[in-house]
Amino acid sequence: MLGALRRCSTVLPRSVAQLSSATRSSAVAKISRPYNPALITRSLHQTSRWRQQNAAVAQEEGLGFQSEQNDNGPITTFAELGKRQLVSRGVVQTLIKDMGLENMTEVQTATINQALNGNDILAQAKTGTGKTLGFLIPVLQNILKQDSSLGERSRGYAARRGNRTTADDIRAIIVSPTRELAEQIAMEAKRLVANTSVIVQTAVGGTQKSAGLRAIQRQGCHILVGTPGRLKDIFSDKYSGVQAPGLDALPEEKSRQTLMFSATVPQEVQRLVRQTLKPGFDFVKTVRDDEEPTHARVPQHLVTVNGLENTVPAIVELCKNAIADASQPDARPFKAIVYFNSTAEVTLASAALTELPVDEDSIAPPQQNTRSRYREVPTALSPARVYEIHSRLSQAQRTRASDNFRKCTSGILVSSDVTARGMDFPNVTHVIQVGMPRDRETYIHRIGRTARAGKEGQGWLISPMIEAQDDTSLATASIDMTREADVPKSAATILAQVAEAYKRVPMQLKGDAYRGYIGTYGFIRKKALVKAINNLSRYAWGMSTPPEISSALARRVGLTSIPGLNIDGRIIEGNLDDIDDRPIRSQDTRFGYGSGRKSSWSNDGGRGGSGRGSFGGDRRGGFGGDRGGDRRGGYGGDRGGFSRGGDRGGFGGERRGGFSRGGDRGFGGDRKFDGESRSGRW
DNA sequence: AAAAAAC
Repeated sequence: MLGALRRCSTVLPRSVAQLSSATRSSAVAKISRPYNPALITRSLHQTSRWRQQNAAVAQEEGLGFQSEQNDNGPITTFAELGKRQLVSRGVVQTLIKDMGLENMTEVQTATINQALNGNDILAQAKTGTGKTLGFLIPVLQNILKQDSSLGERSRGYAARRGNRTTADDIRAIIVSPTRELAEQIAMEAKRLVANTSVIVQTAVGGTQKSAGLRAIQRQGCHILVGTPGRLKDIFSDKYSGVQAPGLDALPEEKSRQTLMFSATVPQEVQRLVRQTLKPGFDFVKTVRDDEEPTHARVPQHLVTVNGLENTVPAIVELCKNAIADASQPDARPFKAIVYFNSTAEVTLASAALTELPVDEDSIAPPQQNTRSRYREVPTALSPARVYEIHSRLSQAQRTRASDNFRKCTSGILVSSDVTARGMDFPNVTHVIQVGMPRDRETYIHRIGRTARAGKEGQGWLISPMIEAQDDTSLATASIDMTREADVPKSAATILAQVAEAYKRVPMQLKGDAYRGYIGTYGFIRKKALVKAINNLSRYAWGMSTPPEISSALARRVGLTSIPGLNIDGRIIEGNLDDIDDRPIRSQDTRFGYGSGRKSSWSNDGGRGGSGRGSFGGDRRGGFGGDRGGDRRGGYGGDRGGFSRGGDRGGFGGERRGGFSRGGDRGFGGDRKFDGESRSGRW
């Protein structure tokens, strides 16, 4: 059951809104023509029925370029949507009065009218530009169109009983990749339907299924927002009483409208979308092919750390600097998300940051029973408080972390990729990514948690596996922690604080993180990996012997004879000194590295040695990896990304600025509604 | 083998 639904959601970066449209006429007229003087082309997908209903839209046919003042120009305000009777008055009032909105964003302008016409849409627009309302408004309006009695808010007993809808008449299903995003979308949907009788419900994992079903049965449901597993569970349960006729198993023969929205649409998703959306669907793309899909107003900084043991000190230094800056008059409070690639790293880092002693008593003994995620004890990062979120927490813990971070003025959310997509935490000033993100889409979505809705923000990438136009502002990043050395006092303080914090963190968490690294990098450059994580355990975590791994795990990842490993309590003999553990460099042009211009990476200085880099050797062709597909791989693929050498983008690209330090263009040019968007029929 | 996502 629900094969199509599951398949969609697995790959769908953001969300899918699906609307039953059984009443839609099959007679379809498609007209493609210029819409906006500056490049917008739109395809109209009108039914004759729709034209009868709305003369204004019908009139559009045959019209050429129009200015905004003209009734037939692009609709750029919510008031105009109401004036032209495209969206019901009550909903427009809600948007304007309750939600305080006036102007539509570019993606909203490009999608709402099309979706109201019944078109299937694939929409790509940058993060934080209002995609959610881009699909919620037409989904709601198309429901009201089918059933005008829902247009007003029902009152009294009958309304509370929800007798204007039932559990088996769900009109729209919205699929989200994470539970928190589903809740967020549902929240926005509930605000939008506040002055109608349309009922919004959620169906996500980690909650009591029976309670959710009861709510749907008692109050009814028109729009169901959920995550794949629970949606499938509910719809395949024939005793649930919950049904979405024409939708729930996404049967081939039923007519329905499908809307897909994301900030990124990789090739493989495009391929899949072609199978899922109706032929002739609209691809609304407000990001040009030759620009990066991140915001130009986000300066993006790269920090190469000397080893894994330098990452938490570098994070602490960065946060301390930013917290100090935030204490200036008129400065925004420091609010950051720190992304790690595994739950074990999230748990360990959040524990360490929570245990970070305040500057004055950095050598004070640990207080008893202080290790609580939400304690009030000041740390070196006060007033920012530390929150933790990932899938291995209970749903209650996840929800609490998410809500608390959303509400907080200053805070640090240590996170896995649960929050990478779609989450709208207000006023995030910094997105800090630790280690190379698994693919370029992940990088884009994570960084999109800041600089939303026109605000400013900055991005940081901290990894040992990078090199190029390094940001050198963090002293702790480049210190060789394996040797004695004189370091600046502030850096020394941080190293001492981090060491003390790690001392207070349970051994179990360090072992879990260590074993997690083995899983992550186990198939590449085994000796360099072991050297790197052994340095981490020794010089950051203060362990004289590395954490133990089981012989079963060692066998599974092919690491049975690497010197330095602690397998079942026995250290493998040998030494790793001749291992080259420098940051990776690859000449593999598939990933944009080098582009055949060896000089672009050969003169880094200071790191010594020669030959291939440590991580991302043989099989993966550089970090970013090409797991199973030659087009997806890595940074600096065909669209800029992290490429070096080429003239198109990524850091090091002379022409575009790339990862500039506060540069004007940075990594991706953002253009307001200046007509640079395109949409076309596919 | 690392995110996520149902019990």
